[in-house]
Amino acid sequence: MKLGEGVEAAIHCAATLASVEGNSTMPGAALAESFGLSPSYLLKHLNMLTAARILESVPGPAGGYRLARAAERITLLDIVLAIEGREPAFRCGEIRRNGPVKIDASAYVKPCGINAAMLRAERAYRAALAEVKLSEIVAEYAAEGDPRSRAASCAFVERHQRRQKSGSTDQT
Amino acid sequence: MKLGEGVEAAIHCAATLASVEGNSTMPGAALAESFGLSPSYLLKHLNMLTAARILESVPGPAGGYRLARAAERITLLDIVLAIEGREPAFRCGEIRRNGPVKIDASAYVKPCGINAAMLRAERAYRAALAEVKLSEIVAEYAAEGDPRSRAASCAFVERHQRRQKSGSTDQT
DNA sequence: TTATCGTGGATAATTTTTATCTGCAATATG
DNA sequence: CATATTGCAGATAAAAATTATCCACGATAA
Repeated sequence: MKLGEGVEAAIHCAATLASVEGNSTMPGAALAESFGLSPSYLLKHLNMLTAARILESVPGPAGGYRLARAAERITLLDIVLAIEGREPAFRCGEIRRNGPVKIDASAYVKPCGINAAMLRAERAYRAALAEVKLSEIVAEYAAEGDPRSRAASCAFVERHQRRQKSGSTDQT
Repeated sequence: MKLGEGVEAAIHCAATLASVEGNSTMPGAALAESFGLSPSYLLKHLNMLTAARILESVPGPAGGYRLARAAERITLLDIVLAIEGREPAFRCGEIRRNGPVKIDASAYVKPCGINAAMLRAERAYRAALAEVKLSEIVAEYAAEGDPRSRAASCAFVERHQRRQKSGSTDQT
């Protein structure tokens, strides 16, 4: 069981974007630089966040990304599912059926108990992630993060955020 | 997030081995045939289960695998960890540090909140798996599985299990 | 008009997973 | 004791997923 690197990047980017003011945006290149990631690859992940309506993108100079809704309404689960996909980690291949003795398919209509147990565990995992709001992550960092690191983050945001002439102010 | 195919195979094999009598064993080749899996690859997984002390192996003709302890004392978590490894799915790469602005390492002594939240979710996942005993999986199948499928499984076990002359009867 | 930015597709490099094969040690059986 | 059967370890290879790069395109602020 393994989560792709993209998840960590996506969460950090979302957390950073939670700190930009109003409807300002931040370019993907700046986010990539901020974390020392390859820009072209990070854009793929940012695209997935956009497709999942977690981020909004604005083209053009002064364009970039911003949160599509308030950080209180974004959970870690939203982000993880957007990057890793919604399929469960355990996929029942129904290997019971692959034996030498062929049995009618009607014998396998009930879902196998193993599958059920694995999916239950995964629901617990997702439930735990769904309880963590992006705003909490940011708040915790603001409260307990090292001052030097925090100052650097703030400066970075200040330097790269771009105010919008007119944008959707739908911080619903 | 993805679990390897080996997990499903391993659980099914363990469940099958839970049905062999006493200290009898069943060869890996038979287990592979029973699920239509490649024998040489399945052996890798069975080896991991053996290394994790979930299975015991007996060499020689009449040899094979058996549970290393009672099915009541084996959980799905035991098996998943044996196959997938004990490392958490989320690994914090500390990408905060990789930005253009270098900050002293002492600024990052506190574990990042994102990491903490992800690990908490994974603990919930593992806790859920730890609650499911192999014996429950087997019992549920015996109680609710399709009779035809069950009969085939029983016949298969009966045909391939091999009684041991003398073996550890440590079904602790 | 120009420079900046996101988008999408094609492509490639890298790593992980899955799979196979071979020689070796252990051990019931006769 | 010889033989056949089994598990084990290591090398190797095939396949798939992940990670990464590049380029042509449309949008837009200045």
